[in-house]
Amino acid sequence: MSTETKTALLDVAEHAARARGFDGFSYADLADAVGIRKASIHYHFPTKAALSEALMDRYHATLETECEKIEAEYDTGSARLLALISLYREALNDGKTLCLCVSLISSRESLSNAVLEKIDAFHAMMLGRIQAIFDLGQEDKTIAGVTNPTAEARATLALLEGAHLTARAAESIQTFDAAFEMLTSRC
Amino acid sequence: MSTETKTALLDVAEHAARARGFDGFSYADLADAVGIRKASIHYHFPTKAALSEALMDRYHATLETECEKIEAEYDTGSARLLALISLYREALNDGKTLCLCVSLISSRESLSNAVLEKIDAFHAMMLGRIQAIFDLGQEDKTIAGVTNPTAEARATLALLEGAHLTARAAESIQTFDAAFEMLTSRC
DNA sequence: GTCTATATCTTGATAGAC
DNA sequence: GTCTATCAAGATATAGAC
Repeated sequence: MSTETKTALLDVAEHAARARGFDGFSYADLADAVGIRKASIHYHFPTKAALSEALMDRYHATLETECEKIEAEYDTGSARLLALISLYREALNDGKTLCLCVSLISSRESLSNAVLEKIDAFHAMMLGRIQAIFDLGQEDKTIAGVTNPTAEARATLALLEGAHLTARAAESIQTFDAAFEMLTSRC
Repeated sequence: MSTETKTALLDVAEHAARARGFDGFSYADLADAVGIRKASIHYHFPTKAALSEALMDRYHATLETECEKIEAEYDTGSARLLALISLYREALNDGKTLCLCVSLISSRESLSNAVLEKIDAFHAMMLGRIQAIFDLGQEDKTIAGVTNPTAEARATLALLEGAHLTARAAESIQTFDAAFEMLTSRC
């Protein structure tokens, strides 16, 4: 089935990109992992740029769905914030993979304009969701000391991505947790 | 002179690594920029791994010197913290380059063990310096609300690297400043 | 120290058979 | 949809002349 191979390619490519960066994996790697020849990949994704755009589309949709799940499951600001941190924590895979965005940005000059726009859109989406969490946390008083939800959201997004990076450097989930000690203690 | 070419190569390589990632530049790029043939680069740096190790050594020493300058020039916790943020802000080059560590980590699996150890050492050095700043800021009461300097340091290092990343994504220094609004408002 | 010349491998991508 | 075969370009690296 076409869909199955395509999904398998996206799965393998996402893991490879998050583990080794955009310039760190090749069609040969994907072909080996999925069990087809590398020329066949071009049937599903004519160029590597097209593949990276599909990756960002799926990543954006997945994270958005996860955020919606969090909003459905938890009704306080602090619970939602802790759940979001936990979501990024699990995405680390014990320090072996980065957020897709994080891994792509270092190779910024190798990326297509289309994928750069998708990264911007992803960041805007996440910023909006995080700010809403701080808005709620300020209103329901479950997050201590919130005076500026917009500024908190910008800092938190940078912290989520930066904590992924430092944890990846040390290949240690403890490094991730340590970076969030200040924020979680306010919840 | 040998030293001049070597320094020129390190300068060009550092800029390339920070702008395009470790897998995003080649010896051909360096040769073009410095004005020698790519084979000649191997005289100075036999392998790309050796080059990256030399890059990290120099980067570590440079940042350490900059931190010492900050300690010599400013004597309050808040002033030193603001100066450190300013140091990273300038290193962004208007959103065009990342911290060398940040750009290397995404390509973690392409790196030599030696360079991975140097990244760890760099992070340990920076963590110590940042914690000392929060220690002082707690003591001299110039940074508001410091109760846990160790946790503050871990969060701040992740924030510095993450803010570089989000600012690079948007190619905008304002994104960097926005991520530090919360922290600078405590100074 | 830098050069030319070369070796060897990998890259993303295409053409055309099945 | 997947294959074989092939391509041109680019990568790191080495040998040996100057």
